[in-house]
Amino acid sequence: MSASAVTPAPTVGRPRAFDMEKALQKALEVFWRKGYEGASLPDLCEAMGINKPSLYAAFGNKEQLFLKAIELYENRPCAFFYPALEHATSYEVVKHMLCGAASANADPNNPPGCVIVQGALACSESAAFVKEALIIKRRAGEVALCERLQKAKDEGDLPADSDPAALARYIGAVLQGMAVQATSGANCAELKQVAETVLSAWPGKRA
Amino acid sequence: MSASAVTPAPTVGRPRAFDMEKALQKALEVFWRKGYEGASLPDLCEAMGINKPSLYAAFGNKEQLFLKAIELYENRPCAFFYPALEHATSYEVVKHMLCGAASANADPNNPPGCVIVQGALACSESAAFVKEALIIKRRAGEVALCERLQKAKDEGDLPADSDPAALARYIGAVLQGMAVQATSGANCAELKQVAETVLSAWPGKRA
DNA sequence: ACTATATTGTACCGATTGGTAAATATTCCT
DNA sequence: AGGAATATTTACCAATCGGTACAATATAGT
Repeated sequence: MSASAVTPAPTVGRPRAFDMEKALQKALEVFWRKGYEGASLPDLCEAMGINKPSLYAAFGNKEQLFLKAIELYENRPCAFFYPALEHATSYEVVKHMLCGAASANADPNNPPGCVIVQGALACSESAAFVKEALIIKRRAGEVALCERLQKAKDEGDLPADSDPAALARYIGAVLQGMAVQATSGANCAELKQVAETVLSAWPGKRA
Repeated sequence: MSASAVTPAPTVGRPRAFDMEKALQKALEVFWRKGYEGASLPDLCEAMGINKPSLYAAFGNKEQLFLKAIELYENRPCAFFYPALEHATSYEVVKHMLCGAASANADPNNPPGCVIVQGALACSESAAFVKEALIIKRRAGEVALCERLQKAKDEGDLPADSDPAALARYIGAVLQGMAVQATSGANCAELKQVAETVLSAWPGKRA
């Protein structure tokens, strides 16, 4: 919601010896690669360079750490998604989403795929809350895209008989499928081919 | 490879008190819903109606049980995939794959999604072998589809400038995305809309 | 009835899980 | 200099993880 987003920043007491955002970044990488359940506390602590009590003092618990990491993910590696909605035509919107996803999912500097897809897809009951949180985030993206496509339809960009909800679900499925492809080893060029295949048949007007 | 597929069937000793295939079916459901790592031995034993020593005696260990369960999955719930390749046109092939996936992924009698997609997507090192096995299975499907689409291209069903490998990867991504959508709660009708969206733009000749 | 073979249930194993108590260390404020 | 407040380290906790030893039980063949 607000500015520094991570801590109220205490003015008294022993100062924190690590950078919370850098540590969160490291935690994100672990969750990204191993999923919520596959990431153990020792895994996280080692990557973050801190001990468990520091982790708990700073982030609450594993679940809250994950949710914070997802927040960071949405603001950094996945930052292409919502801005893509601002483009002038549905074709440009979808193009930026798919190409952004291709770059992000197969970025050699990050784990493959998308943590919002693979962070907690099939898991035990103890991860139910996290799983639900990711489902909600995926749906939110789809709803936002749907609204943008509805606008495109209203503007005559998309044909009058098109179904924005179905198109948004279709693009959502392709994006999620690209994440799975990336975890299977697909590289950026291969994912861009998928994007291009979708775009070549897109029913909206070209840029 | 061969007939009874599960055990050499002993002729002496105390007879097994449970049906191996039924137990495997139950194990599959647990792995399907919770993933390889999220499914605990007690989870599996309770669903299978047996104790741990029986499980280990009959199936080896958790990893081998999972692989056996996947085998069963490919022969039952996912049995639509390879037969779909036999249809006369690429359009029919893809149609049967996508519609079969829509039905299978959102079948109310089974867990949502596809165990080959979500069984071990992001997990710890201890599941690396299983994860790799699933990657190989996903790729095998994609390769088979690619070969079928190459044949379609050779036959003039698909245009001369089409790229069978890219199309197969695209369909693979959609199939995997449909599995993610199903685990997020999408029903069969919604998944069929995704299938229909793909089919309406398919570059091959109609049936 | 007896033996060989295989499955069963119980009870256990060491390792790892997420999480914490308590003591120590470092800072700011008076 | 002396609190007050916070962070750090070490050591620990109960619960659960995958896996197994062992004794009891059930069958087929002799």
